[in-house]
Amino acid sequence: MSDKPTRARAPRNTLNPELIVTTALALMEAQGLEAFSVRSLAKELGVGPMALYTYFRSKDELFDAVRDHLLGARRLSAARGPWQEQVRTIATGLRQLLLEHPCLLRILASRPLKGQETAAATETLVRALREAGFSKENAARAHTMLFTFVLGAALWESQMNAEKQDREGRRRLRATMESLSAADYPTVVDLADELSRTSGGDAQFDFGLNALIAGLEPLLN
Amino acid sequence: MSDKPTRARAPRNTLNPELIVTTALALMEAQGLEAFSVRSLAKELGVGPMALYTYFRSKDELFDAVRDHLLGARRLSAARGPWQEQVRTIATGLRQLLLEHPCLLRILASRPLKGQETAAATETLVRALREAGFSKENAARAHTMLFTFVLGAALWESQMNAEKQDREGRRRLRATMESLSAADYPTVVDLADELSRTSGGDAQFDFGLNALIAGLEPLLN
DNA sequence: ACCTGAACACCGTTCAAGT
DNA sequence: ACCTGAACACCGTTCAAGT
Repeated sequence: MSDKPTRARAPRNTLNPELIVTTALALMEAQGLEAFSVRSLAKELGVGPMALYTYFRSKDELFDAVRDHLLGARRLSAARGPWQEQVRTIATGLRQLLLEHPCLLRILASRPLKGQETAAATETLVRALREAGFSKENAARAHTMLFTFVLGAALWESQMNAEKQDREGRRRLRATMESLSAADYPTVVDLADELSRTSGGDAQFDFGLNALIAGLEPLLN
Repeated sequence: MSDKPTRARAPRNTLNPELIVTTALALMEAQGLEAFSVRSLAKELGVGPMALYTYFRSKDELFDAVRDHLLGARRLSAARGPWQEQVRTIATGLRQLLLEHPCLLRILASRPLKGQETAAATETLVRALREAGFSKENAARAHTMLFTFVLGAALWESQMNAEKQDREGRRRLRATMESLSAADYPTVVDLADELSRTSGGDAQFDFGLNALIAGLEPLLN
């Protein structure tokens, strides 16, 4: 008679940090970071919402754990070689990781990094720069510039791709371009196609990365 | 006798788009974008939450309006001059705007831009590049690279600055650096000071911007 | 046209309590 | 130690209704 939709009490040790993190990640990938909630995660795991607080003190701490999980899973450091190659390998790898996991991108874009999560990649990159002859200061600056460039490029690409996913978004983008007056913005109108193509893609990323690397080379003299 | 805390009915035309947008902006600046809510905005304006839906179809549309308001308020385009100067002026101006308005930064980092909001700045920049001799394709790519670089750099800087605001955040950052094993990450440990200084600041931004500009110059031959 | 309250279907998190 | 339900103080938005 008691067909009240009440869950059976979950047995002890149903949960553990890994299970929570991987399930959270799966939910985030499936429905987007904004749709993710502690309560939906608890439901997916078959426990009450408060069960999770034994393992994580807050939702933010859970985000950090998901981020560290993703950053730790992939080796971003590269084989030895000229510094330009090391830069290219690490930057490309990071971009790939971020595009494969939009939720990681959004977490990085909303919370600070403490540093140890990416220490291996930083070590490879910064060592390559130092061995190539960059000063301590320039090596550190180049490293951070690289990172912020990849972050911004991937963030923009991911956002614009999402907008282009549905036909309504594509319509909005096209409508905006067509609404621009050729009298006020002649060059923008002339470059409409080219500008729209630069909102993402490997070619755009490589263009930026190459310019950045080329711009660092003079610092070696 | 009816001292129930009930608001007087707001007179007609208490609201208008500008008032809503500027009040929303003030709230976002005061308490942060994440703390901002439609309900808190309504309370601040002395109306019921639903009154706002006469002017904006959703919270997202309100975000877009705040973004457009901020982008429209500042002239980002520059006086004529060599393309390197134009690039520098526009990039620096955009960074400044983003750092002054962290909520604008967060909106840009979470929603796509349609384009007309920044058309004036884009026009100036892209025209300068075309007149300097860049191809259509390269001018467009350079423009977007610049934009994504500024976005990433400002986003990171703003986030790390926030973390450094409270002593707890500073402690976390320091603790992480000190926890890194010098055996595993010798170069990172050696560059700890330099790396920590690159998390923001004018010098770091100029370093990146200069490298970027220098990296574009070879494309003119 | 412009503003209203009530209601719906959610949130994250605190607290005291069960096992 | 690990999981629970109830409760608190919120959300954004729909709906039908007032003026």
